[in-house]
Amino acid sequence: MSLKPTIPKHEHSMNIENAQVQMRKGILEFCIMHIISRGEVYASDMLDELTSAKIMVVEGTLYPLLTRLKNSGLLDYKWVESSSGPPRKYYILTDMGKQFLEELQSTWGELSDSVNAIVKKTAQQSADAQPADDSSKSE
Amino acid sequence: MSLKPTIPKHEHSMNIENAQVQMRKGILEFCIMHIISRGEVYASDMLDELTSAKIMVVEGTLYPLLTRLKNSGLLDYKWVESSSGPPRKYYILTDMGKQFLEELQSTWGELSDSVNAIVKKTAQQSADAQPADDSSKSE
DNA sequence: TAAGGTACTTTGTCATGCAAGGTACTTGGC
DNA sequence: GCCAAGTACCTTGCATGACAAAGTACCTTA
Repeated sequence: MSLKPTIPKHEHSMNIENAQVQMRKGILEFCIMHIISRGEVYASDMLDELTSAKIMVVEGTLYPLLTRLKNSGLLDYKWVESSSGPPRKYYILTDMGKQFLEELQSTWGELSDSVNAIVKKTAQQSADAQPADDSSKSE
Repeated sequence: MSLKPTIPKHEHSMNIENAQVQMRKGILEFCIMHIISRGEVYASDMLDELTSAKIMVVEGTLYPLLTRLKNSGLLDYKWVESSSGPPRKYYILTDMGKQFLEELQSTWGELSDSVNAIVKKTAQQSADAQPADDSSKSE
């Protein structure tokens, strides 16, 4: 028992990276369904688009998510031969998926509004607390 | 082996509620730190504000989150006697917490922009695909 | 047939949201 | 004093899901 001196130890503390990861969670699903809604794409296409939109995502996250969406009947796919490698799964939204996307769209809009309202309220209160500051008038 | 007929079975399927919950994750932390940044508040204050901002959160989520933030040195608190019940923990941001909040603010801004860019691109492509539609011109 | 590239899959670990139940302090009725 | 009700904070246990890393499979080129 005197061996095993260095137990890895879970810190459970918060660092900025961790928090940024958290913030991205759940948004992914919405973005992916959006991309698929534009037409048939396969996973690497999605990775490219998300990466260029600065939304980080890796294979280990994307593939299981696509599988979950497929199993829930929101996506469908077909195999397509590739001229340069193994066949690809091209995804499309099902009718259910389209409806689901619309609901996610509303959720995103509302969430975004709610968060911005909180941010705005903070800014407003800062302005109140420091009237010497040259900020625009509160309403 | 013929017994144990009804294994509870984890569906792991996606429904809209589940997705909405996912979307809210990670945003919470940002909102909570924002609220605390406005001045000393205790947990019930936060619950009220978040609820009225339509951001659902419950005690079982909030208290552990506050504890994690405290343990990470981002928050501090002091006990204050209440005239109508048990004492309350009033939270404030530490200097580290203030810096952290600024970084979260950037992350939120960028994430929000990225998502909106994806949404916009979809809208634009729909307009292209259906020129008969009376949408505004694409750029 | 071996090497390298592309694409999809699986396993294991960890973080965390949350329901439910618990602790503790205060006030008011009896 | 004792008990019920209200308020506030805390803990346990389960389910979910992000992701690193390792695995499988197909295709091309040499």
